Amino acid sequence: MDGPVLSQSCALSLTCCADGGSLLSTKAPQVSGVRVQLEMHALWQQFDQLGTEMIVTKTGRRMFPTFQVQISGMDPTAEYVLLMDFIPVDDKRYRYAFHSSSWLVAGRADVAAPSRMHFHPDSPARGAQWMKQTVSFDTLKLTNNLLDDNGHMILNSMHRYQPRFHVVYVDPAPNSHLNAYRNFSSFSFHETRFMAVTAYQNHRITQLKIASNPFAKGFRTADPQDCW
Amino acid sequence: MDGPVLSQSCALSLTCCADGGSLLSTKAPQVSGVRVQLEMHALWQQFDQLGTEMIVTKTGRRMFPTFQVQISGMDPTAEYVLLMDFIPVDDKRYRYAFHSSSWLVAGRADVAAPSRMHFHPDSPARGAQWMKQTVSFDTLKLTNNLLDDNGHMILNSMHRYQPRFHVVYVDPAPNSHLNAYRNFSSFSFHETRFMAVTAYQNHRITQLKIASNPFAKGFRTADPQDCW
DNA sequence: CTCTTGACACCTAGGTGCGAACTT
DNA sequence: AAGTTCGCACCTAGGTGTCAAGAG
Repeated sequence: MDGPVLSQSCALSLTCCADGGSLLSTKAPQVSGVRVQLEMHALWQQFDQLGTEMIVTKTGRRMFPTFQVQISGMDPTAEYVLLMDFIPVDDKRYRYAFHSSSWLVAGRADVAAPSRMHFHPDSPARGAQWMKQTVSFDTLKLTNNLLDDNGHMILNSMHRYQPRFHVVYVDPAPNSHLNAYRNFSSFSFHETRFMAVTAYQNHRITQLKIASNPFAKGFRTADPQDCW
Repeated sequence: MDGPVLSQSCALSLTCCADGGSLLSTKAPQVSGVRVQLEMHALWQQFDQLGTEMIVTKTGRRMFPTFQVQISGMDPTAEYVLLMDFIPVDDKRYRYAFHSSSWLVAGRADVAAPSRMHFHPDSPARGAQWMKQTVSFDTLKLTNNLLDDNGHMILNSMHRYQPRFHVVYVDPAPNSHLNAYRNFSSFSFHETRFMAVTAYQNHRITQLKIASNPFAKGFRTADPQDCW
């Protein structure tokens, strides 16, 4: 497991567990009480049940659904940096079997793509600012270009990833780097896992994207099957 | 006169004069050396020669040309807030005489609109960040709605205004507010003055807007008179 | 009469999946 | 055969001046 696993209904209690128990005392008070709730979790779960796929392109592609969270429990006056990264779910490469409509292991993972952090563009900001409205990572883009210099997140196609969200308290104290491990808290939502692809494999994923992403409205039909 | 008057070719030397002479020593070193250069000054001057008009609407309208500046002389590591405001050029209300194609005084100014400051959305940021590229106020909007709650700049139609630009050093020292007057520097560019209007009065202004604003391309003709 | 408002056609800017062409 | 790339039509989102209608 890569960090705490959260699901829709119990997100708050489980994020609590991330720093809970005997470990609580090792975290700074500015982050120990932070709670994070995933927005659009119903949509995320709908995708997750089919096996979420995210397109990666050379120039960079947005995620859909967008990763958005509601935050509580920050120190309103303290300064925080918010960021995301993506970690491989396993060390496997996959391929899609159309005849059985399922993903099969196709060998060991390719060499790992350069690991990057995506800082939320409003960083740094005070807790009060982050908490007063949904925090959206809608400008984050995924690419399969190993040489990307636009600051996009580099992923290997046909590999599975788990998005991670990090809350970092900007400690004004001198030598605060010595306590760096105390000043951040990380959150993972199981239903946001996805397969990186250059073209959609599962036709039902395509249909759900078309049905739910406003920018794909041009591909919608009057067919009531839209909702599938 | 409302602050230093700057024109195209001597912007640097004249902004220098803003804090120049015996007053120089009264400003904090973080702002005393700041220099500001107006971008697109050739276009601004073209408008100014005709008598610039800016549309104000209930929902808010962007300025065109956009107010953009190139900054130098900041302390790269110091933190600054950048902001704009608009001050009445005089206490007069105007009307446009179509037969003579000129603006006439139409009495005393209306009651002053609520005076607001527009903070550049990237504020606060370090000097190095502000200086490394053009600072643009393209999201700033003008409105004639006295009850506006979208944070737009409220102006009276048929009144003349002078945009002002302020550089404020964020002084980390305790009780820095006691020295607040030392920590900012203001800049006015004469060629950015304009008349606020709800509809364009001078037809040549309309034509120059159509010719130079990309969003008005739909109104361009193949006529070579475009450049007038 | 002067001035303001709002619906409108026409743009810019950029996010979609499609499907043919390309690569391996 | 499997996977990637790219131009495209079709959208969202929102910035233009126009013009007819409205307000005072």
